[in-house]
Amino acid sequence: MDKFLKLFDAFSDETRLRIYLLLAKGELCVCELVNILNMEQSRISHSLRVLKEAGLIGYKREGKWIIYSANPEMSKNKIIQGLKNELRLSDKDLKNLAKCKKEKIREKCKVK
Amino acid sequence: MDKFLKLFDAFSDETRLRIYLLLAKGELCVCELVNILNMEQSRISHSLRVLKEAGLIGYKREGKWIIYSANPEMSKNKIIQGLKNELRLSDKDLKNLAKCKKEKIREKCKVK
DNA sequence: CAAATATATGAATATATGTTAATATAATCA
DNA sequence: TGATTATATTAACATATATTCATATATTTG
Repeated sequence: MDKFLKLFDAFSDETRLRIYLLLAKGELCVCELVNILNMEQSRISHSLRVLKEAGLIGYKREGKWIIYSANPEMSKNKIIQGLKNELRLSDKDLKNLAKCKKEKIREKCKVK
Repeated sequence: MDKFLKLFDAFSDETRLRIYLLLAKGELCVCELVNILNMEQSRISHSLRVLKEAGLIGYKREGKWIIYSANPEMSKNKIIQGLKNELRLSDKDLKNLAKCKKEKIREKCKVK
């Protein structure tokens, strides 16, 4: 039960839901998320922490960067499959994601 | 998006999640829920309100009672199907539900 | 090694939320 | 009609939460 409460709680915030849907499309570092969502870095970090603690995402360090990704175990969960089935990223977020990749933000990003 | 945030928010609380799962098994009046969950009536009413505003449940008046039920439209939602697939009521809640029905609590219940 | 970069964490704050107690409303019953 | 029952609503309060600012940590780069 508690696992589900944490899951629902994590998804009850727009920022976190958008981050999760972005990560569900592919791994991203924090500065890419900052760039795509145009939000403060600490806000992204705090959001990532909640998603992490709900078991929804994981991360790995890669040099200077920390790369986040959707937890594949959780992706099997029927609720999450349902979510991805029912809700897609906004056009704006998709556009920003594409732009971020095209412009290789990860290499040139200067947060703050 | 907003619809989903409300849905997740409604399910991020244990009381509300239990109420929803109970209603998903069949309609219940408030005093039955009070009896099954053994909680204050106003707490149940407040919880029902949130579920109602998220569009997850509906109600009808039947004499003295107000009968709540899961919204069938929403039940088609893949997230909710996933939820029901992944999470079942606790044995305790199921037992109390059965007891409530067997003892015909609705007719004899005196809430405070 | 010092400066720069990427990210996390902690403190502060304003706001939201869940619970309870008290009260209001609406229907029934005697 | 007055009392009782079922439910909703309101107010109060303590707690939780999201956001921001400031700072800490870890890695790279020159």
